Amino acid sequence: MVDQEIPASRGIERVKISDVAVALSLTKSTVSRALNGYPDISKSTRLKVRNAARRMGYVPLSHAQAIKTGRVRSLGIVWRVDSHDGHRAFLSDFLDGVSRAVSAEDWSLTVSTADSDIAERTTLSRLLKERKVDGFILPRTLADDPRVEWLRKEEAPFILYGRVASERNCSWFDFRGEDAMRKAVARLAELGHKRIGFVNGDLRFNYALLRRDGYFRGLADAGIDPDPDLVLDGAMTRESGETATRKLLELESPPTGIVFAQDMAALGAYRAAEDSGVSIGRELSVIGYDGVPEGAWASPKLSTFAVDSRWAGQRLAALLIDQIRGGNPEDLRETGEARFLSRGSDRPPATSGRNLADFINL
Amino acid sequence: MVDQEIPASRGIERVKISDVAVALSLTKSTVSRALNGYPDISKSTRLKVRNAARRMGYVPLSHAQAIKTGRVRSLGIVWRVDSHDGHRAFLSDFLDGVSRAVSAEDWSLTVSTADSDIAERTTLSRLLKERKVDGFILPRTLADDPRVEWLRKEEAPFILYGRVASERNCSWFDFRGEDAMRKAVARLAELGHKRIGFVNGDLRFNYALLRRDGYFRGLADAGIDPDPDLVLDGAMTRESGETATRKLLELESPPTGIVFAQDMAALGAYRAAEDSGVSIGRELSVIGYDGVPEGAWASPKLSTFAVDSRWAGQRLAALLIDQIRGGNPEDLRETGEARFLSRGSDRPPATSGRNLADFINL
DNA sequence: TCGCTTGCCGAAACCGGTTTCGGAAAATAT
DNA sequence: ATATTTTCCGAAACCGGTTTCGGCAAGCGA
Repeated sequence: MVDQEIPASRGIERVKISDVAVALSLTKSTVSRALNGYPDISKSTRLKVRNAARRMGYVPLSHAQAIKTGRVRSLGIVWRVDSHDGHRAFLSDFLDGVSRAVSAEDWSLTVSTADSDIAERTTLSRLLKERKVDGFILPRTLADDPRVEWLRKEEAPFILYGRVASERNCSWFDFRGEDAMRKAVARLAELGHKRIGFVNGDLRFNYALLRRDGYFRGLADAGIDPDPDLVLDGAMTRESGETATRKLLELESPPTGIVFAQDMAALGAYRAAEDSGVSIGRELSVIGYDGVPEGAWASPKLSTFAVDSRWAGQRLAALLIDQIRGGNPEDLRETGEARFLSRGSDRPPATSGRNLADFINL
Repeated sequence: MVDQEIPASRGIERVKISDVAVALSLTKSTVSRALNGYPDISKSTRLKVRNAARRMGYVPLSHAQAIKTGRVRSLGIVWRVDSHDGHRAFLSDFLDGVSRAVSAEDWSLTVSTADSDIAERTTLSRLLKERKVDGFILPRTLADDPRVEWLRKEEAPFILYGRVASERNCSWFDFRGEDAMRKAVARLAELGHKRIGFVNGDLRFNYALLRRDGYFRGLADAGIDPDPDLVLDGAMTRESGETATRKLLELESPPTGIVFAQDMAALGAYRAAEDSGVSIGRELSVIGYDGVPEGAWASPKLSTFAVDSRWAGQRLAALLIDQIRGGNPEDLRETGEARFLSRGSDRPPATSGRNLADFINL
């Protein structure tokens, strides 16, 4: 009486495939094949089934499908939170891009974080073993990335955000940062700079190697001899960018312009410059890379090569889904171009003898 | 010959529960119950099974479990990307917190983005219908949040990041922003400020209502009569914070201190102040809320009430998992305290007649 | 010693889909 | 008209787990 069993009514009962089947006097196998577009179902019944399914609000349980198909229709990302590089600022846009592409195919996105290599490996392994995902998007590609070999061994589909040396059997999307660096140098050279410094990120990352090449090619294009004193690396934060800039400014013959592989480091230059009494734009030109929003709030605004993280996420997800569906990994590679935003931090050098009119026109 | 069928060897065959069973000369039902801690399995066989499972590297497929249990061991978050409030900066930390709590229980996290109310609703619905998740974490709680009623109707577990008016049957985690605002006012009053402004966020969000209350309580505590001219709302970005500050500074009797409900708005004040020729700290005190990293790079550094987003994510996930496991939603509520970071932007008013020594000691 | 729990495990059903296989009816060829 | 193919769908197995049910053996009390 009192303990009367409530029929666990979980609200309105979910409509399952057999409900659709009986409503149409068909078997569930027919309904399944109709919904999945099998060719051995007549056009008329296919339409009937699809209409009925929509009317009745039938949506297959993804895990019930997965048990037979082996696919959960889900991509995985393990996001590194141990290094505070500028990429954190783009997480929102990046995930938005991935989410869009993934939703468009009725897939989903599983996100996890890791603060070390082993934590990342553990998480990748767990997601794979439990089969929570069908494949991975790998951010922060290293020059020689151990994840690549491991995932190959596990036969798990993956795609890199960034390129990698060992190209075999790999998909990727990347922005051509090397082109941007080359253009940045060209830009400064064009403005009249002769001593152009370069503050790079951590050389373990492949993009740092690429961007360094771009810098040197830019110098070569402009006919400027490279000076090793003007090249530093390992600066991915404001703090380290500030330190690097300070070092460059303390040289006997300091650069009049600096190209930064990352905006956050470039923003660190602002404080270093302020402390040294040199004004950004006027006495020291700065060009960054990334397009972080804070750049627009520095004064002068930071000139930079902006990257479209949303687009990156979108392409990575789309390419990975293609791969999981059977596409050849090596055909699934794309690159994109960073867009130059000329704002206030790149100008002719103070010593160039140009006059005010030049500033305005540039 | 040529077309010889490759046995689709997907590498090393996955070890499944039946493999463990035959290895131990048991049935898979026994293995299953042993692994899941059923009481009708003897301690000795439970240990034997668990050891064998670990040795053999057996990990159950989550979707195979889900088909019978109805649980996929996954939480969902739909992240709004249409409003550029300061919360974007915390996404990385927030997700890290959620991910940690979720991984600790061997669950996972499904993330999606939405740029409108209907997109959000559509996504929630899809994730729920396909049963990609067992419950939702809802960020950005509105004062009267339609998601609450809808999810109740769908009988889907959820937890709010933020509190809500209609409390019935709801779990939440939130920081007590109202306490912070109250303390911020107290702090400025203590420093000698008499005219203290308040720049709030969008009043559709519940936190804005709470923080407004906190502001007024702070004034009451200090015995200061509230002046409606000093209270503005709708400022969640640098731009709008700048505009709001400009308005306040243009008053006949402008405030000497302003409390901001969000750091990003407070940072906008810096530019407004610069343009108006007043110096932050010296002539205009500013206290923010959130603890965005950029605050440490403003000059003077922004004094603010910092929120631990990682902790929020961690608690939200843990509480939601408890709820899904049968916990009573109304017992699963927690709040946290924002931590005051006294940096450079709050000082005695220039007109207060205090001397330099005061500045140093404060 | 007998009857009755209790502890412990096997057998089998079940979850909600997908996929294979085979066969009846219809269409086409002979 | 018969043989043969094609079209289309039903029956049933299957995916890899979980859970219910029942029964054997050991333990217990009388």
